[in-house]
Amino acid sequence: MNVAERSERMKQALRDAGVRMTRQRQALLRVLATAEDHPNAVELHRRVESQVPGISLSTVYRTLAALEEQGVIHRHQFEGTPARFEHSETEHHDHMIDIDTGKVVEFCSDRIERLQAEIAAELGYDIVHHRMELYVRKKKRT
Amino acid sequence: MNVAERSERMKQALRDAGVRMTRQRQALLRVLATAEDHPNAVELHRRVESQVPGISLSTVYRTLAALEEQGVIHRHQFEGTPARFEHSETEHHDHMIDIDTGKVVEFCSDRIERLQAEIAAELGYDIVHHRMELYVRKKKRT
DNA sequence: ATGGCTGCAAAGTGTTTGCATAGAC
DNA sequence: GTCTATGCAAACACTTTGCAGCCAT
Repeated sequence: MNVAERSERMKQALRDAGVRMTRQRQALLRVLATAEDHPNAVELHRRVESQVPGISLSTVYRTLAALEEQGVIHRHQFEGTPARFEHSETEHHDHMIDIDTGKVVEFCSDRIERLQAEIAAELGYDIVHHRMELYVRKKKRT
Repeated sequence: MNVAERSERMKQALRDAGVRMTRQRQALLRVLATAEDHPNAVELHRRVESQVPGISLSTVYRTLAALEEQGVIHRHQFEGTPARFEHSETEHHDHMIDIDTGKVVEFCSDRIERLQAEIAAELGYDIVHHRMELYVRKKKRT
């Protein structure tokens, strides 16, 4: 899980797509490659600002849109919160959100994915993408 | 699936909760009870206006919030669209959204639900609610 | 050099809220 | 009569956009 490598791969993917490599973008890529959580645009802006003082929030938004378009990052729209982002070098997974703490846990189930595909197929559809979120609460031990 | 009955039951649930029954609310309840689709606030406002001319959009929003709080309706936040609503007398189900047409298909899988509960339980969580959306496209026959 | 990228401010979209009045109980 | 619900307009949170100058290529 080498962060520098990951950042480099993301950069390369963009260059290949003919996207210009500005200071702002390099910094945002680095922040995204490093992030272990699921930060939103404002939080990303905050983190990038230490590397590129004065970078504007619109640039962050614009760059995020571009990165999403290139498939380099994923955008998640959880309930009642601004959009959150994560680099897409992670394996595909879904999210469990602790409604008390806001903590996000990743998980993946091949069996569920298979069932989803089956259900769609039965109705004559192909799944382009899906979204599955479990809003959960710590089991109370009684 | 009697619409009048459904509307009546929703009304009763509200009265029991001590919510005042205004013309506006009765009309909105009627529209919601009748709706076969998943209308958003603006569309609901449009439909209610024929019964209560001059009703304001804020009233629709406020009433929807109240109805949701009472558990009488559900709010769905699909990707890139305003929130959509449906009365909660339907059985629990999830949604498949045709990304080309916007059409919403309902479906339900006990097996998936069971797997979800298992996964959450393994990590020490109870599911409070979940959200599963399949963004699909008609299979092309080649 | 040129055309995409940036910062700024302004606009946009969907939704919520403060206030004075109207109307359900 | 009381107190909640309404309509209006203004505020809100998040995100996008128009524009003039900047900078990667």
